[in-house]
Amino acid sequence: MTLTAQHIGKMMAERGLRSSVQRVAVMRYLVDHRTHPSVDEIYNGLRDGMPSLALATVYNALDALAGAGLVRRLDIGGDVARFDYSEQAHAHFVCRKCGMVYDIRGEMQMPAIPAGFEAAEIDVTVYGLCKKCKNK
Amino acid sequence: MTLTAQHIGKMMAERGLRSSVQRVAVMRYLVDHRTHPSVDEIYNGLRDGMPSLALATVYNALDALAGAGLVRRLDIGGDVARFDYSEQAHAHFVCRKCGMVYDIRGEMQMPAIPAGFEAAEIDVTVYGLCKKCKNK
DNA sequence: TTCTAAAGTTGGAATTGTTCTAAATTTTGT
DNA sequence: ACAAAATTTAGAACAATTCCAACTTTAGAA
Repeated sequence: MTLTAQHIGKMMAERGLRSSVQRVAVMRYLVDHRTHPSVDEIYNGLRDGMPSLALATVYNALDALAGAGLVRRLDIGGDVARFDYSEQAHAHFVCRKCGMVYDIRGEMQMPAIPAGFEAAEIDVTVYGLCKKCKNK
Repeated sequence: MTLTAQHIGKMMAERGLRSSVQRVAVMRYLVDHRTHPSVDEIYNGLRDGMPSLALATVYNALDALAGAGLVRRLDIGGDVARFDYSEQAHAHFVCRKCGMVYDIRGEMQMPAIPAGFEAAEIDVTVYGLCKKCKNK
């Protein structure tokens, strides 16, 4: 399910985000790779087609995209940030052995927020052993 | 609600964890400070009474305690790890403005885990604006 | 289309939280 | 009290991320 550069550019414009070749490339990488890639994976994945791409640009693009709500930063521990594009909200399952991150779809309820607080986003992460690692 | 060194030592022994002056001090710090402190806060908080304490020791102690399940590492983004001692499970609310971490108690439903997977732990974090920051 | 100001990109250096290492110390079981 | 194993120390090393200044691109106006 690849989106065109135009479509992605439009998504950015709607959120008040400037477009650039690099930002579109990063966004498209996340749309096409639903594997919760790290910054380095994105960077290396894009370098083939964009040899002059700077690592700092990937960081900048991800900051901008995450700030605009087009992309999600996953804080699942480990030493690198992972990113996620997804239309619908979902939880994550992180395998403690292989580090793989799986999507868990299905509804989940927001816990009760204290009065006067304003919730913007929720993160649900389950840690454990994935099927593959358990069978060993 | 301070626990004695003996009590803490016993908790560690029950989990097969060796006791040491430093580990007990770190554990006690977390029991006494339910503010989700960072490694640096713990380190500086303990240095008064233990001038020779090494930063690496705080990291080691926290690793050991977290590994034994006596303490929790919070992956709530930001650039530092935060730690949490708590008898009962609870979610967290992280303020995007001031960075403060609040506990959210009350039941919440576990998302459905795929068949064959084994869940060990769940993290629920809500991001937004806390009461203080909202009123400004 | 051309121009201009504002914003984004580059590449490398700087920063900083965390981990590593080897020697000294402490702990546990005998 | 003894010996073996584990922990602590202090500082160096490491690696993910951020910063910086010069250069390039973008969006919008003329």
